[in-house]
Amino acid sequence: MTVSFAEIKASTPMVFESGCSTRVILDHIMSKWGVLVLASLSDGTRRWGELRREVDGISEKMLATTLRTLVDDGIVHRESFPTVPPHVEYSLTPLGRDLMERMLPLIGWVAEHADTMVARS
Amino acid sequence: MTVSFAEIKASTPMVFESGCSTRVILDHIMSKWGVLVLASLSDGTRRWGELRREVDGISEKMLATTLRTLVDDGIVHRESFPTVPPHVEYSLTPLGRDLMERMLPLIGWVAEHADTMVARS
DNA sequence: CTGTATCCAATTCGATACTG
DNA sequence: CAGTATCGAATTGGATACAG
Repeated sequence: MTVSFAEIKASTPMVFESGCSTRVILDHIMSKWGVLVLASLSDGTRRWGELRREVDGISEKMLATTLRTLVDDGIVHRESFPTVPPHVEYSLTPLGRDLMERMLPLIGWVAEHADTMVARS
Repeated sequence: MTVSFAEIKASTPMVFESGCSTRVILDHIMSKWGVLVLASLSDGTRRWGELRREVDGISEKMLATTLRTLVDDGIVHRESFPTVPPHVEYSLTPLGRDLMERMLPLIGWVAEHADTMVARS
């Protein structure tokens, strides 16, 4: 049973309106770096430096911005340990794990088909 | 059965590399306007003007760019009828329908939870 | 109706340097 | 180690005008 977009719009009519909450959250989690950070975290807790290395090509600025946004949205949990040197861990919240259950099949599909699709152009 | 990101990476090791095909396609379909255009098309064939109205806030330039990209990727089919005035129809290809089967649950989830999430910040 | 072309504004982004 | 601050480059994006 697949839900149609028409049904989604019917239940939440504002979904398509510019600036609505759905659009805002969509932008956060579907952003260039948001997807990749979330994907990495879906495999388990990560430290700042691990994310920096694992998400190939991300700058410190973008990692910081992306993480702060996702933490504010309640998707990512940030836990800092008052040690010297500092130790900070990032992980998915229950909400974030729920989200990634829907996102991973999509990422998997893209990983499977991307080569064929790019070859076309 | 949910696939883990680790498994996805294992089967397609380049998934996380900057500039790889997966990243390119991910950027196309997860882009600000790409998601919305695809969502609209998932409900059926649309003409240029219909998309322009239905995707609230999109400019002609961005609609043109987004559509061309998705057509090139083989996700969207473009059919133009040689009439005066011109008549052009856009629809999902089989590949596109396959993709949207994975994307719609995600969009639905976001539509459901977005209000709570934004309220937090 | 379905676009394209151009120009300009806004935003994103990366590199670098620096701090607790 | 885990960030922040700043700056300039690059990209995106919108408005407008116009063409087939």
